[in-house]
Amino acid sequence: MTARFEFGPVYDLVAEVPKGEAASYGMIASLLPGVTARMVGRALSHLKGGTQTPWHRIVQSSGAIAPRPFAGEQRKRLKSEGVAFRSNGAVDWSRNAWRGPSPRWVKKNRRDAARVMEIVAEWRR
DNA sequence: CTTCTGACGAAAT
DNA sequence: CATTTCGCCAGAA
Repeated sequence: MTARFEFGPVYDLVAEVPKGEAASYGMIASLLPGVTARMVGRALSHLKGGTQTPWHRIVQSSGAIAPRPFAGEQRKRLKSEGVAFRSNGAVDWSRNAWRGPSPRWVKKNRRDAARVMEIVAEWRR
């Protein structure tokens, strides 16, 4: 069977980003071995309308909303959740950066809690 | 097989 | 800051 990249794990992790916070494609990828930011974007691009996955909470590493047809809808949703933006239109990371996955996710995926904390700490550098 | 294309990102300019 | 350049890599053509 072709070793195709699985979207499921990406969706599960994106679902961990709570309302009012935002994460970058790279942040999501950093927690999934073998997955790159580009792959995260690819996975989200395959989502169908009406999905429950909070795709709108994922933006570029700069905080900018990736330019695409529904960028306006994404900004609208983030604003309605209370996410603050900088004058240049990018998400203000100092105020709304994702704090990291829940203990539930760590356990369910059998990940080392300390390692996960290290990765999350890297985001703030 | 080769080429092109991204819901990317870091570094250079 | 904003833009460009280059590396990246799974799919599609």
